[in-house]
Amino acid sequence: MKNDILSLENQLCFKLYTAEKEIMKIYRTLLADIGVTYPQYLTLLVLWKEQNISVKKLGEKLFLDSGTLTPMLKRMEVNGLITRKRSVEDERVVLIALTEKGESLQQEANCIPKQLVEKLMLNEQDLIQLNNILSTLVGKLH
Amino acid sequence: MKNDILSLENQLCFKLYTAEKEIMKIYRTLLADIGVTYPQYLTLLVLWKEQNISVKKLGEKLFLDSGTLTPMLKRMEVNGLITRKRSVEDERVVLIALTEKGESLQQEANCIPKQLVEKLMLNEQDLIQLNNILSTLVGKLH
DNA sequence: TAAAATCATATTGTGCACAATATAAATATA
DNA sequence: TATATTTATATTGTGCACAATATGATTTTA
Repeated sequence: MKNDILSLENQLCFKLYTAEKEIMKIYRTLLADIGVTYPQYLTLLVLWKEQNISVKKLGEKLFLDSGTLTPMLKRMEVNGLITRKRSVEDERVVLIALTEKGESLQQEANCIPKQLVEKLMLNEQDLIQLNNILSTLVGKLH
Repeated sequence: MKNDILSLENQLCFKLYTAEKEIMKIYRTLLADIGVTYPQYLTLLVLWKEQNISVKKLGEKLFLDSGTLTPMLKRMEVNGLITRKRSVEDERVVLIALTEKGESLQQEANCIPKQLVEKLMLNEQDLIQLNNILSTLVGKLH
């Protein structure tokens, strides 16, 4: 029985690794319409709710560090989606805000969750179960 | 109710994305002992069962293309884990085989699945359920 | 208050992941 | 049997992801 868990494990992690890539593939096609990547989309989701957030706080929400965020945010700045400004109160802090273009993408992105759920082709029960187990997992690991 | 699924969705995919990264973090520490990355470990798992496999066949098993595999396999070759040889029958094919060093890593890697399951801290039922849902998902998406 | 410690971000380097394209070999077909 | 098509791998370029380190600002403390 112990062996079952162990032999299951390789398959399980490989499936998680594969599933993540497959879902990213779906996102890639959906997000191509609005010209952003998945991590950029996550950043927009945060900014649509909370403007003028620091890189540190954004990183805490997305579980990403400055080595990932700094270049990504620079690309988003080049693409005219956001602005990056040093805080006046604390020069160490860089504040991220949406441009009008970044703001306007929210309308176009509205349809994405629905399209994605359709492509996942999981029933509601599986969605809820998967969500619960992943919550437990992420909660324990992070 | 439809809205529940939709609002769940962003969280669900983000959790899958996060969970995958967290598990890779665990693998990174475990695999550091034997000096390989997770995709390299997957490659070794395949090679420990089947020698002299072509890049194409390896890619079909791991769901990775030559743009990912070619440089990774070259790194593994530099590290003395594998050999790469053009097939004599079909010059287009590159065959991958283990070196003695690559072969010998199997012993050292034996303990990894057990260590990983311990760190996941999921009970057997959750492991099985997660495995089942991910199987469904990957099966449908791929 | 000067030195040390902490903090927020940036930089560098390595390794995937994948789209797009190129190349060379093998096979099919007109 | 030339030509076209297909096949297997390689290359190039972009974008994360993260470890390690650097930098400069802020805060703590001796």
